[in-house]
Amino acid sequence: MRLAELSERSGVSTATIKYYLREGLLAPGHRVSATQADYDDAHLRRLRLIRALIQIGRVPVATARQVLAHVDDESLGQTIRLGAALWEMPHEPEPDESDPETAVVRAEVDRLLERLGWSTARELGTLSPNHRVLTATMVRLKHLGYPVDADTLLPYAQELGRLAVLDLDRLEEWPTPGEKVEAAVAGAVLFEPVLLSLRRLAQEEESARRFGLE
Amino acid sequence: MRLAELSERSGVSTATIKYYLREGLLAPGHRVSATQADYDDAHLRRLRLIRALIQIGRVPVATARQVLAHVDDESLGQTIRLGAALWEMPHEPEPDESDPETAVVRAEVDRLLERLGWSTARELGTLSPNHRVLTATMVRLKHLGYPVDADTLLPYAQELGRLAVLDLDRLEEWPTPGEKVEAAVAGAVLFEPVLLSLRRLAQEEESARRFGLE
DNA sequence: CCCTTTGGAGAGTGGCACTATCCAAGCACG
DNA sequence: CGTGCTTGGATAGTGCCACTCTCCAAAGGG
Repeated sequence: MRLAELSERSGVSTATIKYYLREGLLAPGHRVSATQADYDDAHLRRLRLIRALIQIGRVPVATARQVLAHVDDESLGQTIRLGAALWEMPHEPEPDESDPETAVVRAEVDRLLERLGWSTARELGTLSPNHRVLTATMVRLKHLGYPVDADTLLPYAQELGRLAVLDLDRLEEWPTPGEKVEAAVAGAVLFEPVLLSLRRLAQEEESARRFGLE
Repeated sequence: MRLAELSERSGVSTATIKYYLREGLLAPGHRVSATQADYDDAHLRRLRLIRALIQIGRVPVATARQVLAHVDDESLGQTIRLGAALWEMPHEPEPDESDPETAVVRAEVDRLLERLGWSTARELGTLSPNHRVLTATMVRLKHLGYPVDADTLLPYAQELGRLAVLDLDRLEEWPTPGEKVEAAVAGAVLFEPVLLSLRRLAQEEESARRFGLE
């Protein structure tokens, strides 16, 4: 299909598609002549993933490019490839090492991981952006006056551990590694809003049970 | 304290504080003379909440103003006040009613709520932004080629229901309604990243268990 | 053959959180 | 009693970034 058709089928304007091509988010079409290129379903699919990343995941274009590069990198092992793609994902709050609270909170996080028995997470430590984001956010909460400790987080983490099992089960349904990675990225971006919505719905339900609707 | 001190203690520039004053996010200080105003700890606390909303929660300034207005509105009942504040929170993807998939997905959501026995959520229906966001996001996922049905979500929702109980328990620790609402808003903005980080850590752990680190 | 479409490239737009500049009116220090 | 600084307040401007407009030469194609 040609650019115009790709645009029509994806609902993305040709100007924007050209922009993504320029930014290296989308592979160029197969050149058919000096002024013509051909796009296929893979382009359409990738385009939708790009939109999901940028519009829903609010991932900056530059970051999206890195994520997608990992998605396409077939030289990586399964777990690394998956992790590498996800680790590029938004992890804005970086811990402020000059803040004395950071060390305190970091110790609290490690204590939590120990009690959970999450040995991998402890081995990876601050290598994992997730570990750093968790620490940084807890520091922020503390400064805001809402300290969170390992005791509080433990039951949450245990619940989320159960969720992770479901996540990985779902991921394993995809046959090829490429599809697995893509599904993981899409899941990180699109499934998280689903979870947060469900959580808020659950909160509404629980709140109504306790206080009634008034 | 004066504007300069408020700025210094909060780490927010005076220019930005003036901007928040102008936008009505922050109540004006107590005027002490034509060119002097006094700020107290309440201002400092509110300022931190504003920063959390805008910087971490990425809540647009206009939305933050509405959220904070509800936080301050003491005429509302407890649950409504809490809900009203949270319902103003980011709920970007609105369902595209012209899309035939929307109706299909909406039915799927209702089926899910029925099986969960969440009667409040069903009664509120699309009145709740959370219901609409859930629907809209599921439509997006479907278009991306990752359909999610009630069967898949059911176990997730049940886990999140358990999380909601923990959430409400935590909330009840705050003595006054005002603090409860503020804690709820702060929790929505700051606790969600904590949960998502924990979920990703849990995924790393589970992934490593299944595939090893390579 | 001529009007439309194509891919490509650079400059421009719009939204939005923030910020630099001004200004007049105190305050503070010599 | 100045005089230089600071204050709160208003206005216009900045920077960022995703996107879009405009223009171009070279095909298509009816």
